[in-house]
Amino acid sequence: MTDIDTSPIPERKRGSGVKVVYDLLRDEILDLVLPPGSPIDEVQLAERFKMSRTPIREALVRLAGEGLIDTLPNRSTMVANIDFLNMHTFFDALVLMYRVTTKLAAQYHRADDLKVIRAHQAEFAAAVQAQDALAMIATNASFHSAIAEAGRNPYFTGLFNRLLDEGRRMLRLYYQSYDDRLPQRFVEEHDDIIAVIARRDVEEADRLARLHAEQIVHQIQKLFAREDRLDLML
Amino acid sequence: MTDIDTSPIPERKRGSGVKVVYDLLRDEILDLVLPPGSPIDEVQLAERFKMSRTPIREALVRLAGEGLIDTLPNRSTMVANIDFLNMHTFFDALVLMYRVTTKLAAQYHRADDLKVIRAHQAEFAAAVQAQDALAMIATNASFHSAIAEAGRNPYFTGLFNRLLDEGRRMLRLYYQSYDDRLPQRFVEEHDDIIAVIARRDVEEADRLARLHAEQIVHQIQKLFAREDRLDLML
DNA sequence: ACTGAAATTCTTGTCGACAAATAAAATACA
DNA sequence: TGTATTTTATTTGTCGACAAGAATTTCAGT
Repeated sequence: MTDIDTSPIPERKRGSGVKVVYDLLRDEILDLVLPPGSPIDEVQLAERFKMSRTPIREALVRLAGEGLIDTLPNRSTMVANIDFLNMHTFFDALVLMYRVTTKLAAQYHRADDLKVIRAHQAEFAAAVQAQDALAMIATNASFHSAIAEAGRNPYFTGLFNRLLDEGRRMLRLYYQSYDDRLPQRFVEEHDDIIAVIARRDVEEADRLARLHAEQIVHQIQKLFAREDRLDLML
Repeated sequence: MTDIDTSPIPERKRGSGVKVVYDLLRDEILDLVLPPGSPIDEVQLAERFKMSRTPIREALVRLAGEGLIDTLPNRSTMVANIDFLNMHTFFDALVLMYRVTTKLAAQYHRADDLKVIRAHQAEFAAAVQAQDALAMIATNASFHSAIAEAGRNPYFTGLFNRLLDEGRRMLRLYYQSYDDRLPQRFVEEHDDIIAVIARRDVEEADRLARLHAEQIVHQIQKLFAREDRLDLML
């Protein structure tokens, strides 16, 4: 009698369920594989991940807590929409967090932090070189997130990462128009920022971060302004 | 045959379960009814609220998302500890959010907002008058939260409310030593802040908020320094 | 054909049960 | 007596089932 494979399916380890679902859904939401407004069906997800609805639901509760999905009680749940009307609040918060985290990095970073930051910057530069807009968006976020980590303030890194996630979603909507000459400028600005952090020049870190942030915000606004005009025509 | 009460227990409405548990646990954690480090038992809570473990768990996932409880996978879950070692990161964030939210309130508030803010200030003043330290802590948080709301930036209000919650927890630990003459000074500072917001003086709002915040931080640090010395003696 | 009520289908919130993982207790052994 | 190992007990993660609401469809009456 031949041995029959008693567990043909990878058979997830106990306790990993919610994390798997959470991580994957999160990625799909941020990458717009699940665009804003997409309905989320619990049973469908349960079938897809081959598990019961219980861990699925817990993952959804987490995502809702981070504002990535909206849940109407007793009704449907869907991917959170992007609030274009109050976008300025997003920009305000983003610019401030750019500044604060960069300043704190200049104050509190250690030698190892710089290595990590430079590695991310290399990846960003490579993405620009390759004219890969999607990679630019992702690596840019990682770069600034690494700077924030070096600042070692969990309250700021928490908010900042959320903002970067939201920004990633917004930029994905428009990444087609991202292939102009500006990115090269961002690479240089990144290098300058690394330099001021390394030499612990807090005031200059604030100034450069602010300029860089406003640069990016301006860029995004330009993209949206273009699209807004399109909206008016429809 | 007499009618038998078919539903003697209030019989919660469907869908309200998690909210009830979440709200109550949250209050108990912030009021230190459940002090930091307290173990949280799912089945015990299930019995207490007379519901199954499923809604309890979803409430716990939410609380974990907000950092109010810590969950070790496959092991116990307990009320989050207060991180005294990195307290300065908390103060940094708190001061900045005081400033930012007050500034934004000066810019974007509407007439109705001022009414709400003044109402909270009245409650705070009453608490000071009554020398009710617990009420002071709560109403002070509400006051500043109301100001933040008037600033209308959900990213900032989100972080700020979290910080205020954490501060509420920390202060509860020491509220005994809160009955000196300083609170009256806070009342006056609050009045000044309301005034600058009303006249939309953004720069002055920033300045006053900063002074006020540093005042409070200094006060808290003094309390903790006293207690630290005690810790060393034990 | 159109409006409103009744019935049906679908989805969600909750439940009780079970098994894996861990902690605690009991036992064996040096 | 102290340490290692097995046994038991406790607690967590997951499951399948069921019932309440909401959405949809069916049907009746004008």
